[in-house]
Amino acid sequence: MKKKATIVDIALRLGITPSAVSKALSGNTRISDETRSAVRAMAKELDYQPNIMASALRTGKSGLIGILVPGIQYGFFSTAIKGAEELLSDAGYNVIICQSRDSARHEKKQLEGLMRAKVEGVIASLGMETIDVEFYKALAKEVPLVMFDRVFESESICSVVIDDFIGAVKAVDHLVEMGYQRIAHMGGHSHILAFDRRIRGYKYALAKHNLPVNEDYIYECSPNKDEGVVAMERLFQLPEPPDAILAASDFLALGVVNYAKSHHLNVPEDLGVVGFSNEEFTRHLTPSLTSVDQFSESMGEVAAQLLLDQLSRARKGSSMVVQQRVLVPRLVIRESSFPKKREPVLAA
Amino acid sequence: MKKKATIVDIALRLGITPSAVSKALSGNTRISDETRSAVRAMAKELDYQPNIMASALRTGKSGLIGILVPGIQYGFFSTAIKGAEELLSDAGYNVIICQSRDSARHEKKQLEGLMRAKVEGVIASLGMETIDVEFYKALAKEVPLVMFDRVFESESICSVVIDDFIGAVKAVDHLVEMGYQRIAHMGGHSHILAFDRRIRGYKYALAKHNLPVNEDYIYECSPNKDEGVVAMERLFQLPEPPDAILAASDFLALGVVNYAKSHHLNVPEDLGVVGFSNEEFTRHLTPSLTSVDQFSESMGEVAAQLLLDQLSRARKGSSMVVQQRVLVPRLVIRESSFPKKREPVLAA
DNA sequence: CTGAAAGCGCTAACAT
DNA sequence: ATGTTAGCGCTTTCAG
Repeated sequence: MKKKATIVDIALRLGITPSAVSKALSGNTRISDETRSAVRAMAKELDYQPNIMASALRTGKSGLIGILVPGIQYGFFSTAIKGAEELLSDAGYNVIICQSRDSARHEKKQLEGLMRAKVEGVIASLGMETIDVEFYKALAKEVPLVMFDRVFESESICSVVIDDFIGAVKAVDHLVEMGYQRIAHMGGHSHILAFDRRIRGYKYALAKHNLPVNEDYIYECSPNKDEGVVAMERLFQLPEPPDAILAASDFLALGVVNYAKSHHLNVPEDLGVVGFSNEEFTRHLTPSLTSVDQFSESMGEVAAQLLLDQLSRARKGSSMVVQQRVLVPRLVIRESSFPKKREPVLAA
Repeated sequence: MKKKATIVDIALRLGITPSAVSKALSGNTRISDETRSAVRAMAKELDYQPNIMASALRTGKSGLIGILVPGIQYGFFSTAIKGAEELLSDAGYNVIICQSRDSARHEKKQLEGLMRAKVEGVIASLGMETIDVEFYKALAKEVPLVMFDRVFESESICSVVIDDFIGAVKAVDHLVEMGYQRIAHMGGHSHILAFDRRIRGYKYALAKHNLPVNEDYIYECSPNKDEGVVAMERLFQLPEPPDAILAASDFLALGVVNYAKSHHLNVPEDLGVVGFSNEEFTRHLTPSLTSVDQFSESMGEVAAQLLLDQLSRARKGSSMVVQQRVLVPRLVIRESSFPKKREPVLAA
C-alpha cells in the first residue's frame, strides 16, 4: 500500500508551495491559469485524492449528513431514504444512516453518534416510544434539522409530513360514497401526531356526512397485522359491527382482510377496507387494498431539499427560515373498498 | 452557539497538559486514577465532546464503514443493511450508505466518494450492469472489503452469499415432487454469479430427475415484474409451454402470476410458480408465493461480522484471511406451487 | 499572483 | 506518572 500523494508532494514536484496547490485545486482564489493547469496535471499524475478528514478538520465541514429512522427495513422509510440519499449524494454529501429501532435510548445514542461524527445536518423521524424531544431541540441548535413523517409539534423546526387529516377525510369520503355507513377507525397510538390527526380527520369527515361518531368504533393499537386481527375480534363483538374499516396502516388493514377471509366476510361487499401508506404489497393483495399514499419517496426528497436549503443558507450567512411542508396525500382506490354490486350512495 | 470545549480547555482548567487529558480519556495509557477522575469530571462539566475529525486525521481511523447496494428501496437490501447497521453501530462505527442505482458509472463514483471519506471498510453488492470489477479489486487493496449476494468470482475477497445452486435445486426438487414436469427458468443476467449459479442448479436438478434440459425454457432478463410478463409471453408461444416457472426473483414471479391471471391460467393447478428472495409481499399474494428465502438480515449480519473481523485483525497487525461464507437457503413452500388436487409424484 | 506561517483538535513518541 | 514536542493534511490570513 503505497503512500497517498498529498498537496505537499505535488507542491514539491512543481517547486511551488502547498498553499498554491490548495488554491489551484479549490479554484476559488485568484491563481494563474498556468499554475492551475500544471497543478491539475500533476495531481492527475500522482493520482492525488484530497484527504477529506484534513479539510474537514480545518474547515469544520465534514460533508456528512445523518439520517435517523426507526428502522430501515420498513418500506416507507427505506423508500424515503432512497429519495433523500439520491439528492444528497448528488449534492456531494455522504449520508450516514442510523436506526433508532423504536427505542428512545437508542435514538438518543445514535443522535449523539451523529453529532460526534460532525454531520452538517440531520434528517430524522421519531421512534414510536419517544416522548421526550428535548434532545432534538438541542440538536437543532447545533445543526440544521429536518423532521419527517413522525414529527413533534414545534414552530422552530423544519418538517415534512403528509396531511394526515386530509388523508383520513379522503378515505372516509370515499367509503361514504361507496355506500358504507358504519365506518370504524383502527389506529396507531395517538400520542404520535400523525395518528392523532388521522383520527381527527376521520371524526371530522363523519360529522361532515352527518354520520354519528361511535367511540366503540375507534380502536387504538400498534400498527401491525396481528393487532389488526385482535382489533377485528373486538369490533365484531359489538352489537352492531362496522361495515367498513379505515386502518391507520396497511399492516393493520392486512390483519383486517385476513380476519375477514377467515370469518366469511367478503371484502369489499360485506366490509370495505382502506389502509394507510400504500405499501408495495397492497397492490398485489387479493382483493387489492385501497390505501392512502404518503408519497414516501417524495417525502425523502423534500426533506433533503429543505436540508440543502438550510445548508446553503447557513453557508451564505443568511438567517435560517423554518419551513414546514405538508404534502397532500392521494387516495389510491382499489378493490377492497369498491363493491361493484353496490350503487354509490351520495352523502346525505 | 457557544464554542465547543476541547481537551485544551479542560487541560487549562486543571493545570495539566492536553496530552494528559487525552490519555485520561482514552484510558489505555498509564495515568493516575486521581487525574483520570478529575479529567472525567471536568469533561462532564464542560460537556466535552471529542472531535472525531481531529482524532480521525491524527490516527487515520475515521470510524466510518461504507455500504454500497444497488438500491435501498428493495426489501432484500434494506433488510440486509438493517442487519449490518445494527452490528456495526453497536461496534462503534457509523455507516455510510450509497446506492449504485444499478449503474456502473454511479457505482464507481460512489466508491470513490467512500474512499475519499476515508471509510475503514466497505460492504458492497454489485450493480446489475457492472462487468468490470477492477475497481473493487483496487479498493480491496486499500481497505477491507466484504461483498455480499451479488459478488464476482475472486479468491482474494471476502464474501457472503447464499448457495444459489442449492436454492435452485431445492426449488426444482419441490416442483418435481409436486408433479410438474416442464419447468422453465426465468433469470437475471448470467454474468452475475448468483444468477448463473441458479441456472446451473436448475439444470443439475433437472438432470438429477431425468428431465430434459430445454434451452427454450431458459429465459434471461432483468429481475422485475414487467420482464416477467414479457418472458411469459415468449414462453407461452412455444409449441409446448412450461407447466412451472422457477423465477430468479420474486418480482419476476409476480409478473408470471399476473400474466397467468390475465390469461386464465390457474396457479398452481395449471402453472407452478417459485420465486427467489422471499420478499415481504410474497406471503400476502393470492395465491401466496413459494419462494427461496435468502436470509437477507443474516446476510447483512454475517457481512458485518466478517468486516469487523478483518478490522480487528488489521488493528492487531495480523495477516488478513479471506473468508467466503455460504449460507444455505430455505425453501418456503406456499400456495403457488402446491396444487391440492394433484397427487404428489415422486421423483423418478 | 504566490509564498510564509499559523493553526483546526487530537495523539503518540519521547523525555522528564 | 505526567509533560513536551511534533505533527496528521489542509486552508487561510497576511505579506511580499
